[in-house]
Amino acid sequence: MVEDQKEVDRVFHALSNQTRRGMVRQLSGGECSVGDLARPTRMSFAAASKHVQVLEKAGMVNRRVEGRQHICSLRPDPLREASEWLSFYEKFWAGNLDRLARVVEADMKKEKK
Amino acid sequence: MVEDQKEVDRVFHALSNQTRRGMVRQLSGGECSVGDLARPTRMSFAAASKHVQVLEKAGMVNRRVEGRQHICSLRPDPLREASEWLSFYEKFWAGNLDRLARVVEADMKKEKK
DNA sequence: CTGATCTTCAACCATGTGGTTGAACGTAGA
DNA sequence: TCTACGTTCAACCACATGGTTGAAGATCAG
Repeated sequence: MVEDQKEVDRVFHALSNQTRRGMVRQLSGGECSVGDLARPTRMSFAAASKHVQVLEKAGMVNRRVEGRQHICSLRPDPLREASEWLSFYEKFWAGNLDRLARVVEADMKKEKK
Repeated sequence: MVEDQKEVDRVFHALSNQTRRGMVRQLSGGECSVGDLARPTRMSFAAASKHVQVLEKAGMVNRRVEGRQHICSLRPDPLREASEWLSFYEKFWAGNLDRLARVVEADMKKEKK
C-alpha cells in the first residue's frame, strides 16, 4: 500500500464539497462539458471551473478539449483508492464483534454520565 | 439515503488531512487520550487538540473525560456512511456502466428538493 | 499546599478556499 | 469578417485552516 498521502488528501478534500460531489455524480452518468457541470449549480462559470480543476488535480477527472468545449470524464481510480482506505475500517461496523463490543461499551459509558 | 450533506462535508474534510487519518488509524487500534494522539505527530498539543475537535465535530470521535485525560474512541457510523457514499461508485470502476447510469438516475429523483 | 501533568483557550499569522466580477482567449457559425 | 459562445484568468473579498505561543483550568502526586 504505497499511498501517496498528498493525493489522498486531495481526493478527500475534493469530496468534502457538495457541489463537487454533485459533479462526480453527474459525471458518473457519462461525460459532459464544464458548462454542463456548471449549469445545475447556481454559481458563475468561473466558480464551477475552479471546482472542476479541484477534481482534476485530485486525479478524479480527465479533460479533453473539443472545439470550444472542455469535455470531462470520471477517472475511477482515485475513488476506488479512497474507498479502499475507508473499507479498512469496515471491521468497526461489520463482523469484528470484539472491536464492536469495545466501541459499544465506550458509548454506554458516555451515556451514563 | 437521508444524507445530511453538511455532515458528509465534515467527514470528508476530516479525512482530507494526513494527521487526522493517522489519528483515525490509531484509534482503530483502541481508545486513547488526546496526548496519545498528539505524541506521534510532531506538533504542539494545542494543534493536535484542534485536529481531535475536527474529528469530533464530524461525529467520528467520542470523548469522555477521565481525570485529567480526555479519552477518545472511534465512532464508526460516519465512516460507514462515507464508505457507502463511495461504494455507490464501485459499479463505475467495476465496469458496469449501464447499471450505474440507472442507479444514478433513481437516486437523483429521490434526492430532488 | 506545591508542583507537575493533561488539556483547552485566546491571540496571532500565513496560506488556502469558495465565491464574485470583468477581461481575455479560442472556436463556431452567420 | 463580425458576433456569440465556452472557458479560463486575474484580481479581489470574506472566511476557514493549520500551525504557533503563552496563559489558564483541572487534576493528580508528594
